[in-house]
Amino acid sequence: MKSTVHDIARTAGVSLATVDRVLNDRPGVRAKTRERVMNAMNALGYVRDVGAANLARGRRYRFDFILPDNENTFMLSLRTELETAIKHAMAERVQINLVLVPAFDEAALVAALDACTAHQPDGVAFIALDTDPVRAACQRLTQSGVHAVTLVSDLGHSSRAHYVGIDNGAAGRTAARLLGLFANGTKGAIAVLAGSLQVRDHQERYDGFRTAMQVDFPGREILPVLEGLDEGKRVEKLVRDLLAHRQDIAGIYSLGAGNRGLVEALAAAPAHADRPLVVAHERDGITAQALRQGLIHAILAQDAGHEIRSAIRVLKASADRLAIVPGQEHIRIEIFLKDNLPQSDCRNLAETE
Amino acid sequence: MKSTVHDIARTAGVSLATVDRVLNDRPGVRAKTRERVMNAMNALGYVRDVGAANLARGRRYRFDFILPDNENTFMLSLRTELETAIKHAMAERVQINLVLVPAFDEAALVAALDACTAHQPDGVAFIALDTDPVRAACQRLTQSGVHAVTLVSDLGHSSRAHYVGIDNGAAGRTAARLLGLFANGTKGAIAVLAGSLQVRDHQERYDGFRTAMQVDFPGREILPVLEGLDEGKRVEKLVRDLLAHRQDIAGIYSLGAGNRGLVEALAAAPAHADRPLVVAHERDGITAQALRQGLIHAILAQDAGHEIRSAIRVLKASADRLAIVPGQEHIRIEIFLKDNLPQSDCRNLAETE
DNA sequence: CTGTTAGCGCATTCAC
DNA sequence: GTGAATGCGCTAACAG
Repeated sequence: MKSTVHDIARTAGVSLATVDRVLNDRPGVRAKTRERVMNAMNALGYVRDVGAANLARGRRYRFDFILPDNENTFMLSLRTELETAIKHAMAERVQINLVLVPAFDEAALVAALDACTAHQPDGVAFIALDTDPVRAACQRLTQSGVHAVTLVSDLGHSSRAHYVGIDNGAAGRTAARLLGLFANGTKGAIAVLAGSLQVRDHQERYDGFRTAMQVDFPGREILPVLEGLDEGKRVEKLVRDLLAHRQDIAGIYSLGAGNRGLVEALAAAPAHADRPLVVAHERDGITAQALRQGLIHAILAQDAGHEIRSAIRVLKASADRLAIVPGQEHIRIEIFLKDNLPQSDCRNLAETE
Repeated sequence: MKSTVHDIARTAGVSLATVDRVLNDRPGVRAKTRERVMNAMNALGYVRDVGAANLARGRRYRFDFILPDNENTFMLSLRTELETAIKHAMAERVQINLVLVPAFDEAALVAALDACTAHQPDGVAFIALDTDPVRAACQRLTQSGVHAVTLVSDLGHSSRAHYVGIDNGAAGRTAARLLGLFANGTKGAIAVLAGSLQVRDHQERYDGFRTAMQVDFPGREILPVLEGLDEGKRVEKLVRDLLAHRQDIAGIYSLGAGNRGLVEALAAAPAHADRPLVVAHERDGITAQALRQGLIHAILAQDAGHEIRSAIRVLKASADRLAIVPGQEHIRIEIFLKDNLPQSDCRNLAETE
């Protein structure tokens, strides 16, 4: 039950060093000897003490996290969760370096990745822009021996070891079903609001949404996408215009940020009219309150804390060449209705977009 | 950044032993000296290496998990996840003992808790039956110095340190809103299917459901609860009878187990009729497939793996008198539609109830 | 190829 | 009150 390397060495009739060699399969052990040690190991049901091993090894994990300097609530909460994680991580011998880059700036992201390649940490987590230069930079990084994971937005056909984030296509399809079912019995059209279809997450959500809508709720008109560039002001104008020009909007799917504008436009709409059914992304002070007030009817979200912690665990596992627990690292699409909103999110009231 | 007890001892001009005394606030240090050490500590930004500490201390966590010997999929997956966790936990010096007790057997649960009190592990996790004898047994356990957490079903007004599970009231309310919105535009009645209202989770879900339904969708008729005792056969008969006698069932909320029966009854119903909208609890092979086929329209679920891992983390934190990360330990109510069902759940096809 | 030895960072006897 | 010494389970130089 509680056997140590000493026990193995003794029952196998070898020395500690030899046990260590087979344990970390290093060269320099005769096949015969190796086998003897192996037998002793599972005879005693040995499980190595990782803590002691890391202590002796003096191992220190160094990870770089590249995040955009965006000021929207989601990115902010990602940064907040990272700060928290950094503190906890220190006690577990992992050191995390936060690198901020301008948002949506391909050159900056490539430069940051190349800087990591030079810096040679044990691992890197980054929010990808899905372009070839980024793919190439990622390739350089991993080929130099650094483990890389993508966060929130993936990099297709790349050398990243893992993607930490939700399935955006599924999110779009889920939104379609929610809206389709909620709008059951109504006749109006559905409007879609995105930041920009140039961004991969948004594109994937939109594709999923449109496809599912067409398949499962045929006959429901989907209006052309409105691109609000994730800016509250712009989004507000778009929605105001929309609601002013068309009286028959049955539902709205807001798949990007800038929900402040959406909510304000909805609130300004005449109360006696049938309000459109609204599904939006990301839970923050604004969307949560709108959900409570009935301006929004469902929120799809991803848990920033979970994503950060998962990224660290995955990076650590990669560094140690250990397997991960798939169930633990699956990032769920969270669905919030008025009723399952955590009571405790009055804290997040300091939001921007 | 990487200061050790030695550094502190040196800069404070004391010995290791003294540093250790203030670190674990033990007696035998003059206030003056203690202060000097404290100053040195935060001057150097010291963070103690928990791994090394545990190694030196030879600390071993021993936890007991008391689970019912139920054969339904949820309990089974809870056990499976526990087995997995046990393996991983061993490497981190925690030893977990699984204790199976007959389901819904108050005397057995009390006996198991008392056995734990005698056995004196570091912590105990158990699925509570919400009764006074259980409360008293829990009291005895915690008063003997063992940390206790409830799992899945809570014990009201008790001495447990933490509840690891979903908010069942919120789950019920969420189901109400889903069904209410989905059934928008229809006129029929809503049927509710429970295992037994004697069980606390079920009672809470039902209360939440009924209240939310009455408030948010007034005028919608809710039929009296049908109690299927979580047995597939019984549930099937209840639903068959229901659908045969009433043509106007707009929705069904199945808040307990035995969903196999529900699904079979639904599948047997004439396809040309308007199918009722169905919300059920717990994701398993049966409910997932029914969701795909459109017999069920939403599943509310709790993640057994998350619950097990959370329980272990919380128990460990209690044993070390450490704080937990609230966000990490919040068990979410998961909502699955056809579209966000993990592709990978064909594995769970071996289900019973 | 294999064994000896000296720590990693900390907790814990024991002397002083 | 305080300090010096020993060892937890493991790894990593070194010797042989």
